[in-house]
Amino acid sequence: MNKEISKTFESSQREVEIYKLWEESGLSNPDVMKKYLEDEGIEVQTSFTITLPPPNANGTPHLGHMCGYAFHDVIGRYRRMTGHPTLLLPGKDHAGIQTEAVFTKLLQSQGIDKQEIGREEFYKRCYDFCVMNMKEAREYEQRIGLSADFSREFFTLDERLTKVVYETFYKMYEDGLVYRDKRIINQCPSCKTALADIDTEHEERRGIFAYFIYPFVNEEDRKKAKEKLGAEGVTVATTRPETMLGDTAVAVNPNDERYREFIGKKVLVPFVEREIEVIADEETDMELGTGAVKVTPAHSPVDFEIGQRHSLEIVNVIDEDAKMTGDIPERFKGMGTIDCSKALVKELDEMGLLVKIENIKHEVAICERCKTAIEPIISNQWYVNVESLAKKALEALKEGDVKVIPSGQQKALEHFYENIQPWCISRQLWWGQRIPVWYSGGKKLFDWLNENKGKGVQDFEKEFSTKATGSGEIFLGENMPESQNGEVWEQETDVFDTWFSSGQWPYTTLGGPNGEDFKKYYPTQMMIHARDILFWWTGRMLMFGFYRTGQVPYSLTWLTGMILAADGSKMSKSKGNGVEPSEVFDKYGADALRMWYYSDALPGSNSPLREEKIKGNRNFVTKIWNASRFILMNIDDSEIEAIASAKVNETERVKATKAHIKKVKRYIEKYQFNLGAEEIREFFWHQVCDVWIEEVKAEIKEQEIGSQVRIEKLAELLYILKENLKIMHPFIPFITEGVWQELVKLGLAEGLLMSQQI
RNA sequence: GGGCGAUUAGCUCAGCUGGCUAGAGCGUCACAUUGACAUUGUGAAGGUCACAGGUUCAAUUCCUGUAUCGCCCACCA
Repeated sequence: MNKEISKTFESSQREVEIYKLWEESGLSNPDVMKKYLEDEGIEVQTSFTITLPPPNANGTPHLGHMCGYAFHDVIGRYRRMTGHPTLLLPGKDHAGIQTEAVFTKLLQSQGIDKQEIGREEFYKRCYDFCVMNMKEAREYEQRIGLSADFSREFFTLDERLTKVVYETFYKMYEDGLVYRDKRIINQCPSCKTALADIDTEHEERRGIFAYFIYPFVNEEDRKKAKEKLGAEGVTVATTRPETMLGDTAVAVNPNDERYREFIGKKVLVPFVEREIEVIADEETDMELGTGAVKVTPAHSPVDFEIGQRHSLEIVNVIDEDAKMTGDIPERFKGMGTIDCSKALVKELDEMGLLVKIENIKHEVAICERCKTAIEPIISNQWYVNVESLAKKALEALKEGDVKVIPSGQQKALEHFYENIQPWCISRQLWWGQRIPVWYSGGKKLFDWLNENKGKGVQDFEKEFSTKATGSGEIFLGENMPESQNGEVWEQETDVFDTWFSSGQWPYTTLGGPNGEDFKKYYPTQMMIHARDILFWWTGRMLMFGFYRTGQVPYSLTWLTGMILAADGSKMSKSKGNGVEPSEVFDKYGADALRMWYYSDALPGSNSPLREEKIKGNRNFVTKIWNASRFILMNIDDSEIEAIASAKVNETERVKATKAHIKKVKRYIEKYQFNLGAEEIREFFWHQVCDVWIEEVKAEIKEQEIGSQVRIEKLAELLYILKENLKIMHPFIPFITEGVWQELVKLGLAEGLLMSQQI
């Protein structure tokens, strides 16, 4: 009987078909879901929203993405099945610097130089490239079963979204939070852009520690130094000799007996023949090196601070490409920093000023994206003063308005807010949202006036002996303002840091603070994302959320860890130890992968991929299929009607089932998916299958078809099966919906399991 | 240098606000079964819950310290 039920659940094929059913129902759209609930006479609960973390549109999703979606989906499906119109809002991120790097490389491999095709063409092609990737990403998202509302999908470069981001920028400018400043920044010589501190990493690399002498200018001082210090000058030690060309002071600790009498005296920087002063600074470490440190405000963040404290001159000697520049001897100009360092050391040695060179290992700041060593340089950039915003976010954390799971990470976030620095938001890239600013008379004029407070356009004209072409004011807007009296407006070429737009994700995707969706679905309920972007993302979203909407964008951040290779190492393309999600889908199916995530990928901790475990979960999926099939096979066609309409008694088995469901619901509500997953597996497999089905098998063995006992027992078993399918559905939606649809075919169930209520 | 977390079976890990012969999956071993089950079932072996103190009637669970590992932050020339 019922021969039409296939012997196995062909996951790779059936999962796609089942997803189509969900898609056609439109129930992932909360408006549709709300109407469904109303039509069914089910009490409508408050809406539930998660704006899903947008994956980078520059590549294909990996297992880590799938893991995140599995968690989003279990929550989303559960909410939907408990009366909440649920919105899982998907999107894709343009990922500025990273995508620009990836796409530039791709062009290069095709023999195309990005400078040749120009900014506009580059942007257009990169956009197409992203659109292509987005399509593929969407397919993966559907493959894992993500019940997101794709009719609301957003790309971070969508005009509707950009509009809201620009509004934020204008508002911040008016409120005095955004400003242009000349300070030391992290320049990535490879990506050729400024980076925020948070976009850098630190790595131990081999380097040198060179000791050399800055002779005193004054004859008397030289004599004294020879006596006291053993040389005719101050010996300084540095890991970066090339920066000496930009030195404007030598700092010593005021308590350092060795140098006390030399404070205020002048020494001579060789090559550039600059006389610089020995200054006293508390921060100078007497133990390190010689206790005297050369100060290069233009090329070291520490020295920049010292420079600020002592009003030192800033002398730029390294440019954006990490080449030597400025007022230095011709022979060094254009040299790379390392070559220049070697050349200088050699000449210092010849001059008798080199004391020694030590080989050391030290921490170097590197670009988070391309791992190139950072070059600290002075430059004009746009900044956001985030201090007041951070304070609000910190308060919200302390008050418990926002929680982070696992809680240890919450402390890390608090620490981040407590020590937050101005955020550099401009990037010298093409791929991103162009900063909507116009400079009357050019950017150079504006920056010059900004740097030289109190001076006017005439002073600028005098300084550069040119005629200014505008007032030096700026205009904020997307379109060029009208020119008057021949003034020239120069458009800002920089783009926003990616996080400036993704930080606003929870409300930009809902149409901004005035959008229709915003009214219905903001604030959202939670945010699930990878732990490693906690500061970048949740850190920013909380601040922006308060700023634009006056409230938290969501009340819970739930962090996922990383999926590692089986041996515990990081999966990476270069190592070739990566596993493609499609491989897993084809081999074991999405449900098996999901079950593995719930069991193994605990919040905040990394999990090595264990294929045997996924296989074990695939067996569980097969078990569900077969148990269901067995139950259905035992029902004779002539009994269907009676069983479908039979009243199920409150038996021990039914009671236990209800208690089980309650338990699992509690686990889901507490976000303990590992316990929930274990519970459904344990209960269905070892209680329903191993015990109850066996019992019923015996109970109906000798009974005639159509008999009261059979109807009663089979109806009870069917009830238990259906209840189990419902509670398992948020975890493993495909197999459960697949079985449900078999029931529907036989007239034993109705509708989609997806919209059933538990 | 500062902060956070981890240390439980061969492996990967659960164990929420203290009380059980300390659990799961995978692996190992024995037996059973061709059954609804690209298998499944029954059972077994395997842990002084890192170490040392403390609180308690009771500690894997709370506190303190030690060791080892990991992560994050930090300007150490």
